[in-house]
Amino acid sequence: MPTILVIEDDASIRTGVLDALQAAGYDTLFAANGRDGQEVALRATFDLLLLDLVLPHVDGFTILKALREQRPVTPVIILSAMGQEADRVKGLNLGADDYMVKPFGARELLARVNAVLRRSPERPAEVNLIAFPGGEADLARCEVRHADGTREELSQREMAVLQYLAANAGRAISREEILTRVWRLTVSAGATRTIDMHVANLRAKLRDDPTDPRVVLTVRGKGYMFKTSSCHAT
Amino acid sequence: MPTILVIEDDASIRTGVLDALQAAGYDTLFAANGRDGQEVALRATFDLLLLDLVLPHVDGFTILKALREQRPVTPVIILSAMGQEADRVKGLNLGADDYMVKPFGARELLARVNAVLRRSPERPAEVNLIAFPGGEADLARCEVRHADGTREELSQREMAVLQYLAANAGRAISREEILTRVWRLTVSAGATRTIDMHVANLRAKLRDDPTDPRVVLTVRGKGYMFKTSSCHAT
DNA sequence: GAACCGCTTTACAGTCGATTTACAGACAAT
DNA sequence: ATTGTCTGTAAATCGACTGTAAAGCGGTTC
Repeated sequence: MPTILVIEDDASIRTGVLDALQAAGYDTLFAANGRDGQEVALRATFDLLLLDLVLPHVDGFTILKALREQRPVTPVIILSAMGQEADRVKGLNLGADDYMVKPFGARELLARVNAVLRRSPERPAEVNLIAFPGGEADLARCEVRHADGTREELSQREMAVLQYLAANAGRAISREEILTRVWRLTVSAGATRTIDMHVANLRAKLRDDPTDPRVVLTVRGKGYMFKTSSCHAT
Repeated sequence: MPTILVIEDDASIRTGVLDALQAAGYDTLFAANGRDGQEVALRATFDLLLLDLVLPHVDGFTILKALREQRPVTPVIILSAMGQEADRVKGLNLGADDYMVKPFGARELLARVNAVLRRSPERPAEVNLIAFPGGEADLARCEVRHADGTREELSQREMAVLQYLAANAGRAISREEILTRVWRLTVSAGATRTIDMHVANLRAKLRDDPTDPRVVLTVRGKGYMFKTSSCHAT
């Protein structure tokens, strides 16, 4: 059963939510203020975050932003008393998956939780070791190890891009898709060279020659493709 | 850009929504009543459905149910004046991804649309593997694989032409039709040899002898035809 | 607050695919 | 066989796309 983290300072709402989730069979974690919430959100492992925006010490937007840096895909539902459209838009644009205005009933909460979890990818057996000709990338340690024993550190973005490309190895990925999936932005690409820069940096760290790449291939007019080591025609 | 289907009977809301979506760069489809809506929802290809619940002839729940039988994953956002929790729960439990209560602003609509699309799986290409005597073309990898194991890269245009010809295999396609459907131009052909050049390049990469073609046949005075026989679409 | 760090944007040059041009060979009709 | 039309393709041109250096921008560290 999925684990759900609830960050909410109002005790009665918090316990109500936790009760409803537990009754539905979910495992739960919680924090009652922003500071603890951020701590837990960044360290614990969970499948969904229910996040209040107005919290003591650290506000919900800050937590959401921090979480997104580290785990760009974990689903988040914002729970807030602020019903202003501007806040809802802000929350959704920061990468929240849904936004519920208090007060809400237990059944609607469960329905939304189920809806979000239903379409979120299974917690992937997180690929954290990516082999490539000449070495391997260890996402748990944020580093690349080469056959000669040398290492290079990887930044968060670089790892996110590498992970997405590797997860879709053997398929040409458009810059737009990368922006959508990794950055969680919905803009038309072509306006920025950011992705190219990250690929360039990745290639440097993977020791992949851009003029004749063996790991991250350029697909002109489309995007990039992580080369599969053994690709068999079916 | 993703295509969004809007099923909504209130003309002013419908046009408002369509305008907002188009302004954001989405392709749109729409239906103004339940009967048409169900028809379109089951037949057309789209990436997201915005669905009103109260519709003439056939209600939104029925459409949603029918759509889910056929395509369990296509994301759906319900637009409804009914703010009752029971309705929201019912909609979400039927497999909707979100539920917006009218009235809503354009920016919140776009924020929710983006949030839902961000996470939905990419629409798979209609055909990504085209077999022909002697090898196959893999559109996901932008390459041709021959029986002997060698490969050729395909450009975007070449793939577009090949895909269109293969999708209409066995039918002679005029240059004008190719220009219209692939280039999205409405010019009379004959003024350019562009298509011939792309066909020539394709034949070279498919190892198809132009003087005795087995894959892309020349239909004199008409255009070209992809030969049917063993063409697998996946 | 100065230095640093990672991410993003800007700018630009080289590369490569798309298109046009030009022409020779192929085909059909007379 | 002759003629006019249509197709195949080599070569030149054009323009879009990519790689990358360098600068800008927040944010964090010392």
